[in-house]
Amino acid sequence: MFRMNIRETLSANLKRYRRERGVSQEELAHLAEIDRTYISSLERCQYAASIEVVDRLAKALEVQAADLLKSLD
Amino acid sequence: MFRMNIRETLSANLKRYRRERGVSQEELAHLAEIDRTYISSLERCQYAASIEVVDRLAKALEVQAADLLKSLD
DNA sequence: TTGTGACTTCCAGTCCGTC
DNA sequence: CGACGGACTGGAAGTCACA
Repeated sequence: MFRMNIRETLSANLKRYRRERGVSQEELAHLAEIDRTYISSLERCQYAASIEVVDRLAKALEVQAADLLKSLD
Repeated sequence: MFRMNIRETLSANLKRYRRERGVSQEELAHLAEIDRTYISSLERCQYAASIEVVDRLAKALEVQAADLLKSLD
């Protein structure tokens, strides 16, 4: 009945991997060289990130870019 | 030695799935409701697409968004 | 059938904050 | 530590004509 959209999927994966790694938004921001407030925005589904941002986040979290878009059915 | 960047990965997956399905850029454009020339641009790695564009292309090709970002090592 | 250049619009993404 | 605001810039998003 309810299906997550792609922003929500990214948000959920991002939060999950970030917490698994035990890093704060700010630390992740530094690792991925992305603005701190922007990561906060992504976790709140405010923007549709580009694949380059997804890729940098993936590298910082040591996963594949594809992993951040995997749907959680 | 040589590693594909994320734009090239998307481009390769896009071409591969599109040809597997036997659809032209124009047909895919119609299915995904994206301009044909924009799809052409993505296959030539001109832009870093947003995850929403990736998601629409994935649905049109009947795959997961994550599949379009899977690296081909 | 696809590539390309030129163009415009609008949002992704940055940087400064406060709470 | 994270949510949230405003102001700003560059690049993605989208369209067209033509090769």
